[in-house]
Amino acid sequence: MAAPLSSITDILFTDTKRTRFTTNTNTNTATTNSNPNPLKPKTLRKKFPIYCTTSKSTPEAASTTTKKNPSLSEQLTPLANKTLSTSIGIQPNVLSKPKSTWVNPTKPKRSVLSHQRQKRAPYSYTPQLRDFQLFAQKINECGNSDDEFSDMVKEIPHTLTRENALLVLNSLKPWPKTHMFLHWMRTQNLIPMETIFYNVTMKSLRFGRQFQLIEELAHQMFDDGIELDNITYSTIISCAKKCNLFDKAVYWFERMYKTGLMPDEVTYSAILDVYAKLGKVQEVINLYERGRATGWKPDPITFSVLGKMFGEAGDYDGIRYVLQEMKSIGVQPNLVVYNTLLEAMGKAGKPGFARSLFEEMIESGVEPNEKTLTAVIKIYGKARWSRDALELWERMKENGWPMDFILYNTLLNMCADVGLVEEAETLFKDMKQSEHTKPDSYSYTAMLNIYGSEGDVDSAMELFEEMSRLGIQLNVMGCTCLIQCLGKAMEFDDLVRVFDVAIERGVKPDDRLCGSLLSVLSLSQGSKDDEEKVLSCLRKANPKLVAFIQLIVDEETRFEAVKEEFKVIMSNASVEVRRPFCNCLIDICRNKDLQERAHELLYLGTLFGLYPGLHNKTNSEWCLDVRSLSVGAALTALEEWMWTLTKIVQREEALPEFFLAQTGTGVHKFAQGLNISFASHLKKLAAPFNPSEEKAGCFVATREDLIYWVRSKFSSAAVAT
DNA sequence: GTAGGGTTAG
Repeated sequence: MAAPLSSITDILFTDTKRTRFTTNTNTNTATTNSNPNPLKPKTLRKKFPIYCTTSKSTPEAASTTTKKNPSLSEQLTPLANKTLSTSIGIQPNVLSKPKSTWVNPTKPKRSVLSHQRQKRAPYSYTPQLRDFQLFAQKINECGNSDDEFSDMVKEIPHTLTRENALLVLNSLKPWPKTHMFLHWMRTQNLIPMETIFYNVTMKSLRFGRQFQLIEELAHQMFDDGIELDNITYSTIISCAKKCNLFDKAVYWFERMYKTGLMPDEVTYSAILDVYAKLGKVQEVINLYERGRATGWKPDPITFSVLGKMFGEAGDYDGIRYVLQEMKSIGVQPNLVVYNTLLEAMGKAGKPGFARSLFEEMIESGVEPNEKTLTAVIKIYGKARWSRDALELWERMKENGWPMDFILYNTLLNMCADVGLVEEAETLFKDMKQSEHTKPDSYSYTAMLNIYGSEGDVDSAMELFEEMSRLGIQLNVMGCTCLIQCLGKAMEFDDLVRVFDVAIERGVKPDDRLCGSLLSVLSLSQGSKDDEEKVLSCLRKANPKLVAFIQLIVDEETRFEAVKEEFKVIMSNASVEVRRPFCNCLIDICRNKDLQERAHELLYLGTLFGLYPGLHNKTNSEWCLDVRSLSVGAALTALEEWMWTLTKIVQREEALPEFFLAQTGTGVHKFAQGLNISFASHLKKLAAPFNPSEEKAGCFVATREDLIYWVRSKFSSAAVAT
């Protein structure tokens, strides 16, 4: 055996002269809205200055810059100072681009992986094949107790040889049998124990996710002096990975180095995947580039690992880097690589590039499978690219490309995303008539989503009854869609019935369902009776939220109290519902003519970072972007803006040339109307904004318009008094 | 599942 190497960490630390990369692996600041830990403003005026600050930072953003302990990634960073990236200028965005690369030509870099895969010793089948197959089958069928096994194993048909031992181990399916047989072989001492026996057994144990037993076997091998090879280690590592024991995977990888065994590319890519799944992007890049620098030509599986990792990180540059690396090394992507990269493009939010990649894949002669099509359909749906989605669907049918259950449901979801009702109905019918792809709870949910968004209460309720009849579980999302639909249709009795049935059947209300009830509440204008019906549901789902509503609709409640409770409510709500919650609460207040409270809530929402980018300023243009606001919130924001602009005009402060209010046009077929309400409110305020001729969903005003409007408003006010 | 590594929904 070779002289023991130092650990991989030690190896990676050698010869470091300069840091090539910076570690800022986590540029994703999704935490902006989480854990509101608000500032305590020194003074609170009755008017809340939402637009007066140009700072983009939110209180939370300021408070979440805690320093983490140095990660392994930070420790490993220096190793990558002199690698031979073959890419032409594309680097994953986790990397900074170094200006120079230091290379010491006299000191070749120590290899981190063997370029030769471990050779497999061929073994021939036993002449007593049939007898041993029957023997293994009998063991497979007997009980799992030691006694039963002992009885069965006595019936071994011939002398145990290496070949027939392997045959039996390979034929034993349930892991306890493989495990017992190996143990039996070891204690009987009929033939010398070999690595391959352990490897085969470990593989069986991996199927059963028996990491602990695998580890015991590995220790036994050490004790008995049986060599652990690359196959042993890669099996141990992949089992640890399968059991989510990533620290164990890393431990065994390091242990391999310490015993002097060099990983081959199978083990190496297995450990790359471990680091990737741990989100340790920098380590993966370091290990990859270190391997490349020593002449390794990675195979498609490695690129699939890298592609998946960059997809999870939403790192588009990383994905391009993978494609570029493959191209320059001359590795042709296979089906799995394409599928992984397509999925990654979707996660990185690049539908256009996903489409090009998909076409490139077809052109290169790689036939798409179900996973490919699922990925692409999903991307088109999320992007609301109905034309592309429909075209692809046609091609799928024309070419007879494979369909499976997941693809069916993905198609249904896509229909919901882009608003294709009839197409969804056809698909749903197809599924019902099929043998193997019968609609399940999620297929029904997709249909409920479609009917719900369309406001087709009758069809939605018909589905609801059908689900009850067929015993298909209503899940929380289906329930949310139904509630939304019934609420919009003002069918409050059915709404309560559906809610109660759902709870009875075990649906656990989540924040989205509460948000849905909240939005229904904001719609139940006028009728105290209806309002109480919705509140009764909401009280069961989130009593604190109901208490908060009662607090804010009481005009006597002081702002400070609202602020404190607002903080509690939003902290307890999941990030994705915080803005919708705030939107609904504003709507509820406006419906009750509590305009001042609505303005307070908008202020609090802004303070807590729920409306980033609501107001954008450049030198030439100020823009109010209300696309993520509800109608009530958008109108409140508009009033607030006009008030602020009025002040600025009166103070004769600097103003840009143009003003822009952006409502969007409601790309989603089911979500339109904000621009219409907004336009009518502009009219009501007699504000000088007009629909933009160039850009739909935008209202524009010039500085002159605005100044004129302010002056005339105040001169007429003066006349009136 | 040929002793080892990579890809699908909500």
